[in-house]
Amino acid sequence: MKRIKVREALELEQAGEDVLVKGWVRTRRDSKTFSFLEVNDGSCLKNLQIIVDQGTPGYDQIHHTSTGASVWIKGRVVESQGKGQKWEVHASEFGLIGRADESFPLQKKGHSMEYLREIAHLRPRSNLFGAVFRVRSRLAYAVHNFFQEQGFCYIHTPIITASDCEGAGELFRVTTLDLENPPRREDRRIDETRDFFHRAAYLTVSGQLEAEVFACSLGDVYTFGPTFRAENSNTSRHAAEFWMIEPEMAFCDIHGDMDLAEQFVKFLIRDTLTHNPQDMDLFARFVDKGLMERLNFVLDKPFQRITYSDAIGILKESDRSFDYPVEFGANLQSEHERFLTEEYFKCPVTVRDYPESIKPFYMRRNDDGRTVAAMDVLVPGIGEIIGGSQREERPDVLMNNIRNAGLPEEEYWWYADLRKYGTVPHSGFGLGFERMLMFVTGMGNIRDVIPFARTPGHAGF
RNA sequence: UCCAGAGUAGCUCAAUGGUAGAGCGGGUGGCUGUUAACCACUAGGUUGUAGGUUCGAGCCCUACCUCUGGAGCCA
Repeated sequence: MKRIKVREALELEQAGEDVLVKGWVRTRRDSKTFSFLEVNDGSCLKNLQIIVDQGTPGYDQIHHTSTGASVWIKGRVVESQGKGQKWEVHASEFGLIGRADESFPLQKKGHSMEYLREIAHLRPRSNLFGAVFRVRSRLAYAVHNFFQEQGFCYIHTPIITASDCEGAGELFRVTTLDLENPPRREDRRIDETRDFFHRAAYLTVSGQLEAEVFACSLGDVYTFGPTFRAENSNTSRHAAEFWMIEPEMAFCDIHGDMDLAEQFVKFLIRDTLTHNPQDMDLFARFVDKGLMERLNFVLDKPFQRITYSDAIGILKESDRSFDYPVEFGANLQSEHERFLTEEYFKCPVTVRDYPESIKPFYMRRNDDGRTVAAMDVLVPGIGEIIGGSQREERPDVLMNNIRNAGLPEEEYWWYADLRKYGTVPHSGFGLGFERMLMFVTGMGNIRDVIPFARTPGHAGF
């Protein structure tokens, strides 16, 4: 007999099929002469109800079959006599595979997110986390679909890098040196030339510079992989290890970049709603009551596009008082971004043309001489979800920027070569995968959309 | 890292400075085509840690630890 997944069983067109089901027991309810089992195998949110009659082969094990136990059932799919489900399985044979004793920590009633984090190895067996990680999987698939269907090439940029990119953010050091007794030079400093790579190496913070290399050869490319930040950030939106999506397009300016970002966000939302309706319904009912309204709003409305100068003007003219000053040249703070997207426009907002002084060296300088072609997409509830720019393609301007930023010119020789030989206007952006997942599911903490989250002090699972 | 709040039974939470409780979960028994089942009984505690104030501290004070929310950094 062929095994059938719970999802397939529930989607059967008609009753009468003999099936083999395997999964974990969510709950057992006993009657005098039979028992109800709710079995879930992770294939979907819903459970399959199983009826095991007294006298069915294996029934003697039913009293040891508690919440959390693994089981198999052979039986026939029949129409349910009770309310709440269309089909159920009437068992002809029952088997207990692995017991779960009374210490099994997942109860049928609600647990706090904090408690569930402490049992990260068991929380995917809960309704909520099962849904989160099914949606995470689908969203990752949708990322590839979106780019592949538009002819983008997937580039695997290195996870270990030697340069610290733009000097932004703390990096994790990668080394095979003996930390107890590292080799030292004459001046007592650690001799990095005797490390594995014969130089200092780190975990990547971004694949952008490498992606630019391939954009300037394959045209349209994207990266999708893990990135690392050793920042001591203790917030619901930061993790030390997270996944980032970075498209990079040759012959594309800041406007094409903004178009792609908007299309991309809408595609991901639409795809998730289409393919995971049950899971999304769970989020809408139990996680975030306003979720569907907000997602549909993002789908329906064009993103508001404004310049940084416009944003400063709007913030200054508003009668709201902010904790941080609003002035040209200052970064937009969380409170400013939230005001723009949640209160003023009430939709996603793309802000562009930021002051040169607050953006990194690789962004293209605008003709006004004081702003760069940078753009951030701000969404309600999360804030900045996408950051991107048109890259500086003029060799003289780029080298000037590198020098002004105090960066080691020689480290960027290959990056500069892209401008030396057949330079082209090109643009790209970065999207934090987990931030997008939070926006799509309504989950409020990044720790709860990562299977095993890495944050300061936490790498236990 | 900074600011604020919180740590009490396995879980979620109560408890004027005066005998630590409930619901859920667990165990036992009962009932029922049940569905976060129901009914009865039952076990379960060094109140985060270490000091201090007090006749007396879960409650007040100090330090530390942990978690949460917000901020900074950012994606």
